[in-house]
Amino acid sequence: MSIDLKAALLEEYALVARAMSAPARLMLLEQLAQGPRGVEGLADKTGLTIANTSQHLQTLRRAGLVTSCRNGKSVIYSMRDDKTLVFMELLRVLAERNLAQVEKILRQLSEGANGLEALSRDDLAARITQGAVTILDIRPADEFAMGHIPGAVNISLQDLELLLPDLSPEADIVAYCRGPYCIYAHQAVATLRKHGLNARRLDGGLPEWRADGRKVATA
Amino acid sequence: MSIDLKAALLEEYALVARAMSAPARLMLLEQLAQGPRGVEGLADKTGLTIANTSQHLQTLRRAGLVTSCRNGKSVIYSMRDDKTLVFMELLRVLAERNLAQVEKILRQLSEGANGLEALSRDDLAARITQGAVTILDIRPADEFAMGHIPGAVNISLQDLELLLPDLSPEADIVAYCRGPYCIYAHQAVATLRKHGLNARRLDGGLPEWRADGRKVATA
DNA sequence: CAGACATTCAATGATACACTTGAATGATGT
DNA sequence: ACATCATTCAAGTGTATCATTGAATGTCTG
Repeated sequence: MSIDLKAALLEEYALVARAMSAPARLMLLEQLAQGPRGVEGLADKTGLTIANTSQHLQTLRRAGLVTSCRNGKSVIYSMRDDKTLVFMELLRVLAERNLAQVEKILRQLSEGANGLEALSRDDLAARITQGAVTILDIRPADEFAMGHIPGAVNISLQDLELLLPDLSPEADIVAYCRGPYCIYAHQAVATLRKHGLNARRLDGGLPEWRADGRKVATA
Repeated sequence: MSIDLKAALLEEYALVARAMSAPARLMLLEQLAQGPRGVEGLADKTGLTIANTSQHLQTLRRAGLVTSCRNGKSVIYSMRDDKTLVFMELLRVLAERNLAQVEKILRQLSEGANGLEALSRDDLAARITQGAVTILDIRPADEFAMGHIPGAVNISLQDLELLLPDLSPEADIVAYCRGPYCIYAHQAVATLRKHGLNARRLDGGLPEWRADGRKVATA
């Protein structure tokens, strides 16, 4: 009897872990960390089919990581709370700490930004009050619209090259994107530095900035 | 290309989560949280076959959650670091926070200890210095021998009834076991309270006590 | 160096999961 | 009430995982 209880408990714990054990669901969670969205929107963003997206979302809901509510015809999913974000962060730390594989991948991403550490959010906040820092938000326009760091300029990776002439080598540039799972900012910094600009990556993305309780601009 | 990198990254993160998504591996991790052990010992403790245990352990090692080193003929596995413990704790919090299922199971375990909260480790430490607290370690003798809270008395669930006559209703009793995933202490407290004794469960088990940096006695 | 032992590897069958396709549900708005 | 739309369900297929069995590996001991 108590054996059964123990097994049932472990099964429940495993359920939560299993919910995060599929890359597709991690993508969905990352997307939901940007803000609530409907099924179709999530499917577009992640490139999954609608039915598949719905199925994964239900797995996440069963694990208690996301909640859903109806809004008109569509069902809006959103992250349940910040605990999920913390869990993802810890998962990332474990993976990067433990797996040489990840380090290798990240090194490839950071080529051109050799050994430059990410700027902490505290530091960025300080520099903002001092003025004289250019903040680049490397995310799709719709995600930028749902919330961004005050004063940030929205620019896609594709259009980044167009912006290069406007940036002076003396300018202090900080780039961010969706968060730790997102590689846009990595790539943007690599591009910028390749062109001799003084660019650094922000530690964490908008969800982390928001979770810190900092001000978020909407447009 | 960058799509591939992103996919590879997510795959690595998912690998770590997947490592914790099997009840058998959670059992192994809980066991390893008590202290290092060989494959055969782990197989005995968990009831898995040797080969199966070995296979799960390699999954955990690939995810970087455990390390192994050879000692004579046998291979000793141990938890890689406290980060794994923190991750498990967070997994537990998420599961218990989110799943009504878990709450129901835990309620079944705690019947008889109605609504009595677990005693914090800080509180226990304070009471120890004041003396006048009976600490029961509800784990197998060999795990007790590998480390236990100073002053604790080792008693199995089976033998607990034999100890009842020696305990006075005025005594302040605190029971602990392997940790949050373990239900021994829950059951012990239920039994004790059913007999009118003043028993409470410690929050966390020996691994958490040790991770706090507190003194651990060995036999 | 050979035997003994603990662990790991390899192959099998059973189960579960991811993704696709097509149909069913259920709320909305005319 | 009916048509419409987004979402969900259900069935099917291919792949991955788990547990078991028996063999192979690698390390100590005589």
